[in-house]
Amino acid sequence: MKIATYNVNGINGRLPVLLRWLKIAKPDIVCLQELKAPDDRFPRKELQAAGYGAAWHGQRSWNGVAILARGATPVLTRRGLPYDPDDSHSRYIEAAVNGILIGCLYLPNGNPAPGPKWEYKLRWFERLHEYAAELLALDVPVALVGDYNVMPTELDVYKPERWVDDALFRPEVREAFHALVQQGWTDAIRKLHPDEQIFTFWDYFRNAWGRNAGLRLDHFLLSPALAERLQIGEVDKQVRGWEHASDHAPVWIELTD
DNA sequence: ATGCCTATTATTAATAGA
Repeated sequence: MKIATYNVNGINGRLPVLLRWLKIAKPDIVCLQELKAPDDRFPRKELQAAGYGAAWHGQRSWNGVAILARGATPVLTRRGLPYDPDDSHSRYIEAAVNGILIGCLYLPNGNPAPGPKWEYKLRWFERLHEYAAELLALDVPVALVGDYNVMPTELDVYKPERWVDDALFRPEVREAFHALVQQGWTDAIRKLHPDEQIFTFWDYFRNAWGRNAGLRLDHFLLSPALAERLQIGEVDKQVRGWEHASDHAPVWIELTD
């Protein structure tokens, strides 16, 4: 089974690129982030025609997450992260697909730090930590997949010293990510490639793609039962070089069936 | 320290992203 994550940066503007990649990569499950579209503008019919059922949690202009399933309809289990009824951002959706519980997330960026956006990111991370522990306690196969907006280590940054004060790399978020993993999750891409510099995002600014000035932001956290099934995983880097590409590239893993 | 580039929304400029 092939599971992918892709921050599309606008589901409608990016639809030709997304459909082109789906046709080539043929993932069984896809977690999408940054739909930047309200629920009634989600391209359900186009994705259905491409062979994918979907569950989505949209929002006008910003955020928005979705789960796609090839030849199936994801069984929605949750929309929105718990423990803050006043959180209006669409950043979490969860569904059961093929016997796996999939949590698709778009963690807040948090810049500028310090400030209210930074505080929101830290609170969101705390809520995720609490909820992730609940998911592990269910003792079912679970994957928490998406754009964490965190580079976990210096190996995940093209030039770490430039990012030390940034909300994506400050010690607090690196520690939060580490503490989350320590609950018993496996960072799948890092597990498969322990010493390799791997990026999933290249800024539109400063010719970042041309200079390979990238960041690793998109992660798969696997529960123990799924970690045992992990076979391979890569970044579909070439997609970042396509016309009208997102600033993120798709990332995927394969599990034994 | 800031803009760079891109997408969205609303209407040609503002906001957010990372």
